[in-house]
Amino acid sequence: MPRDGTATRERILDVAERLMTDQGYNATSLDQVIAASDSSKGAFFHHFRSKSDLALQLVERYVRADLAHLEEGLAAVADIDDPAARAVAFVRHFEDGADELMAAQSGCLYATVLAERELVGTEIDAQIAKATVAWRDAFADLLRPALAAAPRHVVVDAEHLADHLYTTFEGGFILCRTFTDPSLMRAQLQVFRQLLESLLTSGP
Amino acid sequence: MPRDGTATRERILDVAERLMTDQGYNATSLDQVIAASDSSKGAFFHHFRSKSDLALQLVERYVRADLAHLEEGLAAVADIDDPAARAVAFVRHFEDGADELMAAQSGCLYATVLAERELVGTEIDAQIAKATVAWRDAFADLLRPALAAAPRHVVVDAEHLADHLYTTFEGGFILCRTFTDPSLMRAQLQVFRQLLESLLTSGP
DNA sequence: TTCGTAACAGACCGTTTGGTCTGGTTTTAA
DNA sequence: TTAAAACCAGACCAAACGGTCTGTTACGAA
Repeated sequence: MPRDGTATRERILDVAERLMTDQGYNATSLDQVIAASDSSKGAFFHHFRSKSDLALQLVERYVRADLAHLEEGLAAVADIDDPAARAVAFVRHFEDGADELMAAQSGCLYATVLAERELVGTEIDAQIAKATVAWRDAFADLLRPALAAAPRHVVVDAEHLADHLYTTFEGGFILCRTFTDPSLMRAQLQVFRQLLESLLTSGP
Repeated sequence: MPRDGTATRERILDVAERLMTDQGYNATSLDQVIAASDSSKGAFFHHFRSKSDLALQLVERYVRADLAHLEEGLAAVADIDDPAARAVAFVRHFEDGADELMAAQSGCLYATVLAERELVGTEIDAQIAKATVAWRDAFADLLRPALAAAPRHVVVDAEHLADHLYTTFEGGFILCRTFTDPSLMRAQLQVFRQLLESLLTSGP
């Protein structure tokens, strides 16, 4: 076997992810990616069949990292016994990591590729939906016992409430971009955590 | 003064808004806009100096409609005396209009242009920020008395809480696109309304 | 040492892009 | 009636785009 190309491949993926989440999919040209990754046309098309193939491989890698973050969050609250406290702590875990998240990335790759209709209906969609469902299911499992044990009868749908975390993340990214202020992500996650705390712990 | 060209101009704007919110800014070519609006290169560049000028005029028009929706929502709840009930009804107003909104548009123009970094730092940014601040200020004014009169002492920041409506809208759009399900927008606004209701009305 | 193949490098190509330019048409004020 | 100005049509253009192709280099197996 000849020389190892995984380093080049990773470098291209890293650069492409940064550029595309920053500027958008179509706004990022392959020449730009190639130049920024100190690579070449030949190297690029050796590792990727096309630009949309790059997008797919990018999303697959992003999904893996996303699901890892989910597992990390679940593990961090697994030892909390009280259902309500556990669900709230789960959100707080990401609230605490918000600043770090925004320092690492200026947007979400999901929103980036979903903004371009040409990538919809492909394998990319399925990957994003898969990850989003994983978050919904996992968080809903935390929420259901908490909702059942709430001081007052709560009629909120657990899955829609679980989806609201994804909504807060995605909406938070856009809010941050609107005001060029990364700290607003933490603020929005905090608001959601406080709202959830009120729902799950306050009496009638 | 010669013949009236405002009809042509509006047709181009309508088509461009639909195509761009659907596919993205860079993914939408001028030729596509021109063809779909049954226009011509000459007509287009008579009304718009460039593609980015089109984006600016689109956003300006979108902001006007957006602020009109805000005023409409404020007017709808102006006669409600109880602060908490008024704030909740404000959110409910948009919850009720969610299905109609999603039938009219598949995304938000703000998110579309913010996704492309090349338009950031221009007048477009200022327009979007202006509209978003208007929503924040107006909603925060509704929230403050409601928070003060809440049964238990609430420490939630009024402006961040107000921003959460914008967050829910933008995040909701992306959630809808993730699952190709427009009904999720109403579900997310409902979740926010229920959370807010709990915060403002439930006891300690 | 040779040989095969993965890993590149970069010239090249057809198409599409945003934008220009020239010419023609409609409308109203004078 | 006419002149001017707004309105529009479409051929045209240079640049940038995604993608191909030919050639070269590095490295492990034989």
